[in-house]
Amino acid sequence: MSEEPIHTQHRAPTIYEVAAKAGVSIKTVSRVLNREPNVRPAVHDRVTQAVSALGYRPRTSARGLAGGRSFTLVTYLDESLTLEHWRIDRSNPYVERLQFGGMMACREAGYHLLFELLDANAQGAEAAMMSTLSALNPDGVILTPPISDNQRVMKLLTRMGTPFARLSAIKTDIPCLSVTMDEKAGAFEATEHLISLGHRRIGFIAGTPALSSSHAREAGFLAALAKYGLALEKNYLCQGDYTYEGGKAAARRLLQQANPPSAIFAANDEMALGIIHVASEHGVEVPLDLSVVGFDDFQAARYSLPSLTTIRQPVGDMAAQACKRLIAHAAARDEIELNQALPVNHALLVRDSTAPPR
Amino acid sequence: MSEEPIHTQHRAPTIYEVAAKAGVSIKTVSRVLNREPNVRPAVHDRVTQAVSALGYRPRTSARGLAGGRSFTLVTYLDESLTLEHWRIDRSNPYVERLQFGGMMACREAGYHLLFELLDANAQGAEAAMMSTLSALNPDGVILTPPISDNQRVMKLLTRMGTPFARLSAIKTDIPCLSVTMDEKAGAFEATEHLISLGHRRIGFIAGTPALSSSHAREAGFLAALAKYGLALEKNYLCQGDYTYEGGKAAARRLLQQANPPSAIFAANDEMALGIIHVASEHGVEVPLDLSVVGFDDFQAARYSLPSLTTIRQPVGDMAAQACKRLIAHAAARDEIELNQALPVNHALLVRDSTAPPR
DNA sequence: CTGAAAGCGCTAACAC
DNA sequence: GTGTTAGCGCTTTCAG
Repeated sequence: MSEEPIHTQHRAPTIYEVAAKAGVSIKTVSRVLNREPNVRPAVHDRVTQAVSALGYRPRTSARGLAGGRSFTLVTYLDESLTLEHWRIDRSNPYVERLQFGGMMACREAGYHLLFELLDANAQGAEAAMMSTLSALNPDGVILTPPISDNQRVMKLLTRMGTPFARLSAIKTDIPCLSVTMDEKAGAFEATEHLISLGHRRIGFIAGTPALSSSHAREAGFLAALAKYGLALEKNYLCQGDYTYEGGKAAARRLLQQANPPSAIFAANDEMALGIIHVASEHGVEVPLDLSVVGFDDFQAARYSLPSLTTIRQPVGDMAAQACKRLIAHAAARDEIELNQALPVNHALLVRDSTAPPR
Repeated sequence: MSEEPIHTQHRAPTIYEVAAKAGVSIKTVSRVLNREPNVRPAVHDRVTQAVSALGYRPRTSARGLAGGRSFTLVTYLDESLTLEHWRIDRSNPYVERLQFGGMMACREAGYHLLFELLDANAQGAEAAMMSTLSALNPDGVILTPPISDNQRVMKLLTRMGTPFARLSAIKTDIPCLSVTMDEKAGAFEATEHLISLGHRRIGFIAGTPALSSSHAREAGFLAALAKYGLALEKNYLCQGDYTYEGGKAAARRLLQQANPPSAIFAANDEMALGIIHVASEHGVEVPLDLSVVGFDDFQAARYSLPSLTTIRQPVGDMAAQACKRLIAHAAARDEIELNQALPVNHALLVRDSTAPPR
């Protein structure tokens, strides 16, 4: 090591250096940094200049320790679901969109989004949560399915006084923020689209029963059939599991019947892609011989051949909204009401996998 | 608020409470927590028990402040690339795998992985980095392409003394950790596979020129042609941009030629999927009329029809390795050597998009 | 409007 | 082996 490095900036500046440079106390710097009132414009400017001249940024850990705010939001992901996704290297568009939508919202506010895996049904779930909560002391928590429907988790968070938002969850009495699209309505529209095309024999492939979305989507499907006076053919309702392979298996069951459906609505896109592949194996042409509708609008839905008609769930926007609310709540010291259900718009995207029946 | 909540645990315990319960000083608790030596087994046990009885976890921010370790790793993502991905809602398998591989490695060590967007070529890039570095004080940084090839960024990190790992980057003299597969060899094998199938007229679609991987893959392609004495037909080398649409455009140019190739190697999977779709439009059957090879093995490569032959780049493993090294380095107080290139294995995955020429 | 002092919960030097 | 004493860099009282 040479005695005189060319540019020994090295250590990041502290609030003391800023205060010295601006000729004020550290408290005044702190006031400016946190947009507190009671600082004369002239002083404010001097501080601002010192800050940018020094390239100063308050240390997150120091702020966290002193102020009780960590500038951090934690997202809980279902552990087994996530590990399984990872193990078989499935795409995870829900998490991907959540990650980016949330990151962008946090970024604007100087926040950071962390991800934690949680097995909410395990023995030690509470302890595991307490553990990460006390280590990270997040200003808010985002719950994803199926954790977003877990009562124990919500109660613990309530008891701890940690604000939280539930994504894609069903109704509850526990006061908190909920950001959820109307899954049933989406499924209804998807089915209605098929019916309006002239389909009468419509099959449905359900998703993972542990996820509330699957039930909501099935309910929407059935509601649409009922509204248009269509009977649900025997064996047209298949159990799936939201995976590509599960979709293929269900599609085989559906298509091998004596009187197969002319259209199938899958509770998510991945299964819908499975249907298309099975159809191809069976020499069934999509959409001429069989119409297929998915749900979620995951990215591969557009790459598929034919591209997939589907319902778009705006997970990125949902996450961004949740983050913004949680951050505003933390900034306002709990004075902003969090207990509400934020409206989320979905959309039917008609692409090439649906057409009138032959 | 009632005077007597049922269960007022609320505040997370501190090291003082653990120390009191175990009948030792806080320093001893700290020793146990940090696996430092000089603690008698009996004392160690008492502390451990107190810790788990109280459900204690040290506050990350307090440790960060006092110890200078933040237990945090920061990943820099290229800002424009990421925003563009997000804007057009492309899938981002590189980031997705990076995220999970990294997260799992960090999780084991009690670390957290944060993501930051950085425009490394912008005027204020240094300031922006300094800003996040001083705010977060990360124990290590992970650089992704194309930032991982940016000299300014590497120099700044070196000057700041922040350990960093470069992913999928080309060689450099700056001492640091590098985790990179042999892209050229991968491309060579992909091309060789086509040649061994009997193809002689092979086209190539390059990726985004700003990414070094594109050049390496092109070099591998050309090397394979050279080794087997195949001439590169005129107009068989197309510029692409690593996107699905770009792949389609390039594929059209390739297939509309008087003497089109019997096989095309695309520098990534997304473009390869574009080729398959264009072929279908043109009535060209894959793989009978045209073989297609991709690169990366992103998840949709398996959902495509036909499924895609490709080269797998194990980004998740690469990220995990980088995180582990960086964490070990931080834990060992810089005594572990970081300056090396970690070997990464790739693999040719032969699926349904390649076959002998007609 | 501004500043001085007192911690936040932990680790780092040093004593013992 | 173990405890004591200082801070780390900030926010929060509470004076002026």
